[in-house]
Amino acid sequence: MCKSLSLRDCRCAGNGGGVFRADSPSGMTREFRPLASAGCPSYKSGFRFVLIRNASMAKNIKPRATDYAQWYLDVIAASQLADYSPVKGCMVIRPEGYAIWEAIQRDLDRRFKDTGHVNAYFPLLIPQSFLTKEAEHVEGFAMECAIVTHSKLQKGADGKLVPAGELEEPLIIRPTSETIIGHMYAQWIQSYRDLPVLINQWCNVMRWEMRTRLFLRTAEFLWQEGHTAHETPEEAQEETLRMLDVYAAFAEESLAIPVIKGAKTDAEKFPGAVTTYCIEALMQDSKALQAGTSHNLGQNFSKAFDIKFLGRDQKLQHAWTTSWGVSTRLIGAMIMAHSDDEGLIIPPKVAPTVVAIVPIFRSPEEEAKVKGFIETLLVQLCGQAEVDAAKTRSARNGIPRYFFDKAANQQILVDWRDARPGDKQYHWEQRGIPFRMEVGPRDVDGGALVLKKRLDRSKEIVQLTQVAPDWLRAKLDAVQQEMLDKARAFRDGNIRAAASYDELKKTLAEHGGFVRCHFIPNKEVEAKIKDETKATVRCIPFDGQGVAGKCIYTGQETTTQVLFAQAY
RNA sequence: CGGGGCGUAGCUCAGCCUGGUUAGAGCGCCUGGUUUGGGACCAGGAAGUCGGAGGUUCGAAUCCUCUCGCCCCGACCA
Repeated sequence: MCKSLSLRDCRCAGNGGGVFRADSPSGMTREFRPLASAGCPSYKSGFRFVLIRNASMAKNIKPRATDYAQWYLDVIAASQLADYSPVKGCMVIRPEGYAIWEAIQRDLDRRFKDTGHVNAYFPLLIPQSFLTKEAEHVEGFAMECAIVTHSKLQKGADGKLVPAGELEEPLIIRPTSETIIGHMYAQWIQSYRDLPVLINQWCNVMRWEMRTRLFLRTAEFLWQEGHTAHETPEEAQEETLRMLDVYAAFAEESLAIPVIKGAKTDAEKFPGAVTTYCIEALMQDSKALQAGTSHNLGQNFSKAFDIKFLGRDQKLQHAWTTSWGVSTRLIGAMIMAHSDDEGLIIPPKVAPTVVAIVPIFRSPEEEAKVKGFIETLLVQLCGQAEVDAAKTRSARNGIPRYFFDKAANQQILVDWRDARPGDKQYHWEQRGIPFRMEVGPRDVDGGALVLKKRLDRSKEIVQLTQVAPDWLRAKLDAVQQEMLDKARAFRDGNIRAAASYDELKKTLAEHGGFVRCHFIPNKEVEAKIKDETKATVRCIPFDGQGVAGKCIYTGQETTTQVLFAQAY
């Protein structure tokens, strides 16, 4: 294939190792190398290139290099994770996206139970007065609360419905539940024998954000919030850090997103917390994303809500509380950490579908042949009982699905739709399914199948005799590990040191990513730096403290090192 | 909330400047046929209160006013 063309019609996006990437007007990115010898009839300008490969064949996804923000939205649209709602700032989480949230919930909930927590549910509506009890808390959330002021609609003079039945006290829709939970804990906790209280809730919250972005920042979002009360400050601190560790382990093991654990500066901490800890992740565009937070609330909320208990010393004292949460934002993190120009890539541990089987046949005879082979394949992977059970299930979109792991809700599907195999390949590739299996007459004859790996788009021929649950599990685990390694290498390659403020500015401007430096946290200084660089202190990382150095801003001696980055 | 851009079929958009039959195209969707190992082709078909409201006009997708929404940038934030 000697396709040569003029780059006149393309915008050259970069050049590395003699390979040119170009964005064509149709939004497709292609890679070219210069053509050495002339003689092609379509010669137009002084340059000619040979098409090496289409770096992006995705018709409906803008390449990351062209427009990262649009790429993110295109990936969500193409993989049908979410859709816009008629209400500004809200999103509809579609089945494909919700299944990922369910996988996150299932995994995290197990980890919460393993650390002794129980689930409960507190209501959506909170008396407005509750919010005002903790001074910093009001200040932090007052600006983004949705308020319920009326209890009904009535027909007005012009026949149109108008709000009526004004409430005596307005209710706010929870932006978080510290206040109402504090109120309840005050009633439930009387004695040190009632402690610790270790409750979590899975729910929705609402923060009336100015600017929203699917998954990353929506007005309403789903999350979990853990709220605990303890007898001593040491226990509370231990709990705060324990849950931060749970989040970090979850992010790395299940989402394959390496994170940096650390503390927030006072400027960045949760309104009402004594100390906020966080896990920070790095996205492919070199911007940081806070993926989870854990707060030591000290006695701030127990004093505001009067959570008192009679201690072992017979004295009445305030409890020590914590709270911690992660949200559907994690899905945004997952997308931005792993996906590519072809579309979504889901880490196997949270993938609702782990394999998509694409049958290939021309005639009814070939179809029967391929069908029999696929059934054998499915029996080997999912068991005879599951294959039989699947026959009695309704198949969504006419696509039968088989449980590979029922407890983890992981399925294998067979795409029998009346479409061309190529279409099906792109279809499942865009949706980030970890593996695809291609089964055609040639494969059946050879007792094999073609296994295609989403992560690197590689393919290999696998003998049917090799195929077994453990084999697939090992394949999935290997991909999971590879994704984590890849993300970690990217993250590590994007942590740079700066010894001066000028160096910080330069590094942020040239590379983005995390910049580590000695710094004495200070609200005014941080605001100024943010103003000048758009970067904030993401955290005071646990690793690497205690080494003396000079604060990049004030020049004063300090042993505190922080990570700066532009963030979502 | 400030600045910029955009709202016409499910999606991407043309038409608007200069108002005038029945509002178009590509993709997608449906039907039939030929096809099928990385995005097929032919034929036929369904689909739009031109974001909404008001105004100007004999007549508005087109001009004017207001309004709503989306995207990008800033301030705010998990």
